[in-house]
Amino acid sequence: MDGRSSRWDEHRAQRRTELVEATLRAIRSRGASVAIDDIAALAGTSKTVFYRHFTDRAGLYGAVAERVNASILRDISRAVGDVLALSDGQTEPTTAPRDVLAAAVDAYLSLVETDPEVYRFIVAAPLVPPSERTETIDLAWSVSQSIAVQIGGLIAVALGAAGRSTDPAPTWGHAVVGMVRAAGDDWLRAGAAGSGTSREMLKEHLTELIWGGLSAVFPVTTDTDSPQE
Amino acid sequence: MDGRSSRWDEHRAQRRTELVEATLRAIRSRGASVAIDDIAALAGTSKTVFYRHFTDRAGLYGAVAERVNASILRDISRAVGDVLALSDGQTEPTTAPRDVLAAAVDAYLSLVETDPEVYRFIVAAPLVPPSERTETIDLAWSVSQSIAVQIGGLIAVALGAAGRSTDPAPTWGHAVVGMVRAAGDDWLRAGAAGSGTSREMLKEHLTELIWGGLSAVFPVTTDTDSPQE
DNA sequence: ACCGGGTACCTGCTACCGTCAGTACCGGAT
DNA sequence: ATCCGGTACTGACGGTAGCAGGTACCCGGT
Repeated sequence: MDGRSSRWDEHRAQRRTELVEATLRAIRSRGASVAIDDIAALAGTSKTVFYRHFTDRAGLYGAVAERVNASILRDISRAVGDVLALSDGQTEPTTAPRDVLAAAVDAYLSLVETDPEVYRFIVAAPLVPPSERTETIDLAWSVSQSIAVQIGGLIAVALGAAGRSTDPAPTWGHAVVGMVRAAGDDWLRAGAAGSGTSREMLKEHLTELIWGGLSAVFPVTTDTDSPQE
Repeated sequence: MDGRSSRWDEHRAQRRTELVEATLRAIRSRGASVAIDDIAALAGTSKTVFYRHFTDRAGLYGAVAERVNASILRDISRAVGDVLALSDGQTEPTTAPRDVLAAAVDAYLSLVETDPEVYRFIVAAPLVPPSERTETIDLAWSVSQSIAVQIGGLIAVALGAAGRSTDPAPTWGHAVVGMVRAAGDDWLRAGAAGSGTSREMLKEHLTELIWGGLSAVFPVTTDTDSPQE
């Protein structure tokens, strides 16, 4: 390797994160549909700089997603850690997984509440024309994606421990985050905290559903029921 | 109303549905990110016509969503009807709600499988800048949205019948379709049928999760929980 | 050893292209 | 007189070209 090129590596990485950070600020102040020109202007530079660091808008999206991704995963694992520490050696060890779930859900909702525009940006994955759809690279993208994989991993472990097939694990991972995401999206659309539903309540409802499923709702008692009205 | 303008009403409605239909064809053949020019060209007309019938791209999106929406709701209720008819006076009436759920999930997945580009189009809601975000009108949009409301209604009924609070119903409605949607999205991304996961299997996994929740997975020592499988 | 030119990469800028959403306007039908 | 439909435009935005600097590294001549 030539020293003339490796010299820039550190600077490059630093600048890249600066630009991502500036993009986040721009998204916050101008909304999720900011133009790159605007982002650059707010970053005090020009569009070309961005295109030098990220191949295109999708690339920038990917970088931002990665950043938010890391941040939210950190939040989640911290929340989970807190819960575990709290319930450590406590009265009711069986509730721990449920509380962990609740903490994770809450951490996700926290992003929606405190940074709605960034959330919107992240959630609106760019729509690529079929001609340039590549089989690769898109794995790292998308916050939901990577959280889902993590959760899927946890579920696989639990399923294995319970002596059951781990087949459904990946699907369930996606399903669980999709659940929270959909509820979060609607919450955001309705105005989040200003909509009459508190984050606390939402967390509670979601946890209950994910944990217990719908079976608890439908009375298993008689043959007279049919949910159609 | 003037007869000279009401005269066109019928023609207008008909043309509108024609245009929506043509849009669907265009989406199928050119992908979810078709330009309106292309849609018009494939429809054998020009862009102006579209803008006379739909205020803007979002309006067209809305109309298409409405159309797909109706279609999928019809599919779902037909599937549900089939299941109910089948289990009518059958041995195990208590499983009906679960089967109904499975049928609904399958109907949704069917759209993903048979019409992936249309699905992509529908699912990629346009990203509106904050300045022109209106508190109104967006309710009818988005297939997920309206399915969620339906499901939420059903859940509310069930909750009421079980003597429980109906507060979580709307959230659960969104959560349930979000679940299916997320799993469906990932399935689509992975290549749907060609990904090693069959629609049948996906349906089974999802139904199981929605119905039973995660509690069954984690080994529990207290006795208040439903048995696993 | 050191000095200077070439090199490899950065930065900022202006100007441009292509695409595409959305509009103005005109001509034609009834 | 009023709606239809088409052509031709505007404007915004993603993305590129190409220029003029600037700075650290490489290397060969002295």
